[in-house]
Amino acid sequence: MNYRIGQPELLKEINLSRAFDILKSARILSRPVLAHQTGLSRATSAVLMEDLLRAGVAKHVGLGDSTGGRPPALLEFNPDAAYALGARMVDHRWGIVITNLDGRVVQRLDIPILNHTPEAAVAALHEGVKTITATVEQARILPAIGLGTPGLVDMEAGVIKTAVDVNWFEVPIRAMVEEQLGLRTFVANRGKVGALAEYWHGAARNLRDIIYISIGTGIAAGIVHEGKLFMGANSSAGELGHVTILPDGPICRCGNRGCLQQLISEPAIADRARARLREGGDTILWTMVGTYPERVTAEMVFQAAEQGDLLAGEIVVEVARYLGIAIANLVNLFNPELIVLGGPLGQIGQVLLEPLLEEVRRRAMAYPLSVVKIVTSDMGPDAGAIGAAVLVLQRASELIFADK
Amino acid sequence: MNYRIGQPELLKEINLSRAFDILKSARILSRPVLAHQTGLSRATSAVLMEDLLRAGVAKHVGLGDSTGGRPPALLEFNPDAAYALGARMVDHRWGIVITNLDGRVVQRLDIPILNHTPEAAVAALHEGVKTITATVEQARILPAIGLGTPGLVDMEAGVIKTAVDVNWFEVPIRAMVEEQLGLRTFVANRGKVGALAEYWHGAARNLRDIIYISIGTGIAAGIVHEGKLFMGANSSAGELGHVTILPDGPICRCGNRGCLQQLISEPAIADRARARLREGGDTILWTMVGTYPERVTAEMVFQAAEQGDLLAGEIVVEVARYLGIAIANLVNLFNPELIVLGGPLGQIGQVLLEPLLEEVRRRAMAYPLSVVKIVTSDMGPDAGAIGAAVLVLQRASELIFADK
DNA sequence: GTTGCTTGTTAAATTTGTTGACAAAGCACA
DNA sequence: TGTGCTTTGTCAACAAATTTAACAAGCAAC
Repeated sequence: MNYRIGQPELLKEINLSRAFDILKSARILSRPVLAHQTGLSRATSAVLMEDLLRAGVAKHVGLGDSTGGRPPALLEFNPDAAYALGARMVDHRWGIVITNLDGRVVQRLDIPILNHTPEAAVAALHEGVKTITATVEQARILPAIGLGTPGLVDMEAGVIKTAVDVNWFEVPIRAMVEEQLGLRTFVANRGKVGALAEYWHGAARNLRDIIYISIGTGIAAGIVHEGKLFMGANSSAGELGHVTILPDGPICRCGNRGCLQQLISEPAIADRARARLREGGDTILWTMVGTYPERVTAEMVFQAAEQGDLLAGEIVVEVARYLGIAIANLVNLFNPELIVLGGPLGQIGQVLLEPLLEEVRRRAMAYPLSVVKIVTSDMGPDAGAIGAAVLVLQRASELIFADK
Repeated sequence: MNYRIGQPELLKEINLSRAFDILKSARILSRPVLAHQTGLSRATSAVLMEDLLRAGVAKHVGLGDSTGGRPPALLEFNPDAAYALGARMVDHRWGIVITNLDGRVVQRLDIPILNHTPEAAVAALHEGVKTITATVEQARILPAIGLGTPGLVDMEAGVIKTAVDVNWFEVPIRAMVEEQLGLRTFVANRGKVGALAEYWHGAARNLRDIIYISIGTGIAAGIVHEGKLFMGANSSAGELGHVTILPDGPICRCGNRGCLQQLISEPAIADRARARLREGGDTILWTMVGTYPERVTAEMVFQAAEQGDLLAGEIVVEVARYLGIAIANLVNLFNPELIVLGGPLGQIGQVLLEPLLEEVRRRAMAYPLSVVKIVTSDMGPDAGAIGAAVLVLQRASELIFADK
């Protein structure tokens, strides 16, 4: 290993990374165009392109039209030059994907975690990664993995500080995974990887300031600001679930009152429906739960509301109202270009959107409101794992050109 | 003029800028320490230090202690090596300051603007700058000026989009000032320069993620993220005054209900005190207003509370409670290192701080709460103009080493 | 005083990128 | 078809910034 800090060497790395990004977004490029876009000379552009060609990231695809002189050789971006690994943990399972450089899923795998310990989770991940990587050309896989985990994560240290739903505290997940799998490991919590997935190739593609809200058993926001994850001082920015909506509302595990999570998470919605059922409400939810109100789920409530059920509709409107307050606050504070609703409820919650938008329009300030769009995610169930893979894709050029 | 892009040349500029920042924050430094902090070799560190010495930014101040070998030469940061110009427009006046590299005010000037046109404002600024720069050594003044202006500003373009209180729209202020004064010009919203002032040399010095909250007739937050102003998609991030605290609270001009501004701004506090007085409350506020409850001000309420007045104390606790909710939400969402309370009430509100902290501790999540400090501003009335000067100071090294 | 260690400085080597020259490859027009 | 013009691709010489290695300077400890 060479310990030279090597500032001139850094330049090459920076320029290669820029060339990579430019090629990736342009898709097809000539050497002179690359020179123009990077601001470098033709000679250097040619050198950079040679590295891109050697790595397989660029491929010759013939000649372009002449503009009165020698026609330029055209180079095309090859998104399948390398693959990225991403894994997302949810409900004691790992969803693992291999994506190409565009974030398109090449291979997927879902495996259970045998018990609730971090060790079992890492062992399962190890097994899963071995299985999934056996299905594709090994050499293409970048030697790194991105993880989307529950709880609060210190991304710098790669440590899960607290994950209440699995009862983990101070788990040095990066060290564990790096040791067992021998892969550079990047960790982020679920809200943040969701935001990355949207930013990379979902609804927020090509935008620079977006907020992704994941609504499920918990509620988390991932904030992308100027193209980068907004981390905060210790990686815990975006804890939307514990924002106070009702100062005197129901008490929350976190000690606060009236947290958003206590009002509109899946369990909270189910609880509310359950209470209404026990009061003997007249609703088609009965046809879904039989005579057992305790079987009601948030998903059922949304389905019933979509079918025009009044009682379920009332609950959905109430949810929309609370979520609308939270989103209006986000609009006023962060002034984003786009807010994406994702997670289990975000995707089935179409019936939620109309009353939600109404509430946001009522509460947010006109000027920031004028630039923001609010949409539901159109990414499938792989979104989380893809977002985790994006943690690797963000460093793709670095990893591709690291050793040579 | 030389048009070479010169990548290797850029390295020197980057390293000089880093060396400058390191010296500025360390205050006293040896060459080996600089080498260690930059990650560069001792040889390069010496070269950089030579440039710093030549520019007058560093000065020899003797030798350090030997650690078993030759004692290192110590170099001290000289904050008076260069001066920055900042101007803030308020109430048809310019407050202009010259600061040193630490943002300490060297000279101040306050001049009126003759009429309400942008042209008159620029002319007055021109006059003021000529006057104030005549009082100090001309060569030290960096050829640039920072402006804090009213309204919404497009910082990239240097254009004031809309400034309702002076009735300006689409004013290309940067172009106007650059043409007339021949100084590079940086423009920012008046509300956000306060955050910059704190970030640069107030309570938030050396921190990277801070939020400045100005509490006065209105309430605004300025957010500094990774050392840069958080602008948002159209420069309106940080509208804390219109965040919803009480979903069913009093109606606000903006159309929303329960905005923070309706609960704890100066007029809101005065209103609340007035109502209590009219109810015939027993309070020493009567000694301040005589028999005229309408004369009560927020400042009086705080003074009375500080003197132990129960009624005023109740109002302050209520204010603390609402503000605490807002701040706890900021902590959960932005995960800052520091929150500074400024503006008229921020500075006299010491009595507010204790119940405020209590409320924040009750409501914010433990992990982000563990890194955040909440303090009151200790900057004086020049804060706005200093913040404007910071727009220049942020580019100080670039300006100092530009031509040579 | 000698030995050992750290600091300061210098020269040679290394890396990266630019410049300028020139061949290659096409277009345009006679 | 041939000539002039333009753009592209490449190579050698040069420039900028940094590192490495070597050595002198300066102090501590024995």
